Amino acid sequence: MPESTAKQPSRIQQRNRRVILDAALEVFSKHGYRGATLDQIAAEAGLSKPNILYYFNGKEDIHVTLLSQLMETWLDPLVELDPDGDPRREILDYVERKLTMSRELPRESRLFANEILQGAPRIEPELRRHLKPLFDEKCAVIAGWVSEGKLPPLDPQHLIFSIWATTQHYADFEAQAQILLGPETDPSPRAQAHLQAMFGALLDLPAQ
Amino acid sequence: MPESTAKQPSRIQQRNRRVILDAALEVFSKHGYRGATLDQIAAEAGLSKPNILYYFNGKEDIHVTLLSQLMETWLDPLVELDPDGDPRREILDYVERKLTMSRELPRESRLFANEILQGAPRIEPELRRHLKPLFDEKCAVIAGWVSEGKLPPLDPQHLIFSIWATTQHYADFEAQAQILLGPETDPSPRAQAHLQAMFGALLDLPAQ
DNA sequence: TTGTTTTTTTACCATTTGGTAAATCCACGA
DNA sequence: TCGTGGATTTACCAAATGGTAAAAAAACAA
Repeated sequence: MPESTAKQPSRIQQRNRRVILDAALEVFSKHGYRGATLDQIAAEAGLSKPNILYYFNGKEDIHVTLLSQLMETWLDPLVELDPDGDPRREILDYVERKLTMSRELPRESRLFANEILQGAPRIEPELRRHLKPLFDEKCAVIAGWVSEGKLPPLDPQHLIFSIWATTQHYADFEAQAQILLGPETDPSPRAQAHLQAMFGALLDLPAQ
Repeated sequence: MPESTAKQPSRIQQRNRRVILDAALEVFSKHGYRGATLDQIAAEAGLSKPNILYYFNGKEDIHVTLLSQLMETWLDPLVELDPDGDPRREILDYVERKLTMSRELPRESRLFANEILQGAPRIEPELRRHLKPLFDEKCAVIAGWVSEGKLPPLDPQHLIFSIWATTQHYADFEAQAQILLGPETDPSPRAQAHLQAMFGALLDLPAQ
């Protein structure tokens, strides 16, 4: 068994862990935690089920590993929001980065949405440890901009919620969007224009 | 077995079907389709598993019945959007109705979100039959308002997506909001204020 | 009350599923 | 080449789960 204390995971271990996690992302994001089976993940990875359990301690271990690895990527666009930048530019750029991430990493978005929908049973500690402090920090930054008069009066917490909701919507509710817009069209360009207009309008409101 | 062709379902049948559907809503919305078990639903309903299968043809039958019944309620706020009303007032009222629904029917919102996340395998026909025509109709109404100069140039489809995303977010991502805002506070009043400000700003943009 | 229909329970079953033990295979360094 | 440890497969298992058959109980009409 590959020990967690082992200094150097072998070439094979690195590759197979990566293959398994990618397969698991595919399956978990499509069917949710309970809906996914080890057999599906094994098939997707091109490995046998016992072989998968050779690399991970169980189904939950795979899931938690995925979520933990995802967390960093997921928070990255918000980390980049620069307190010293131009407030309006910073927020609109953040919207754009989030929308891009939603388009390029839809499986990750759905994995995350699934977990939160179920009440975040497995990722809650990570959220408290990483998301909460970052959220509070960036809310304070935005609140600072507001009190400096650089932004109109707005609610930082709910502004961020709205950015998350609108951008992730395109990944999480893709099935609905495809039914309503047709499967051919890529909604991204118009989504981008709409969101820039909407959040731009909010940020351009007259100061209090 | 209760026949679908039976003219009058008995008192007991009406009551038990209602009890079962309510229990199923509780369980399905919390765990998703695969994550829910008939035993959980039976326990929640206070009935035995075989008794539940006396009233429904199977797990999927319960789920589809729930989704079908939900569809009408779900579309209602959009149905009420009045083509002859004041555009700005109509849309902002729609936002408010959707947010209220998200607060009062969070289980329904999560049931719906779960289904869409999985690719809408069981509700897709309903969406094409009921949601799509309504969506197209109301998009045309909004587009009409825009071309009449009653609204600034905006994208009706993506405006509606944004309304759905932001309002349903409070039900679907409640677990995350509780972690970030604390479990005590009801986010609704501030959410309401924020969304009215945001969509109000978009609708108040100077005409083209 | 009695006979009939509806409702509920008891006792199962087959399949799925997460997981394990042990044998086998294989890469690789001495 | 050979031996050793890591990697993989084969053959399972126990529990969970959706579902069924048939008997028992309850409700109801006469």
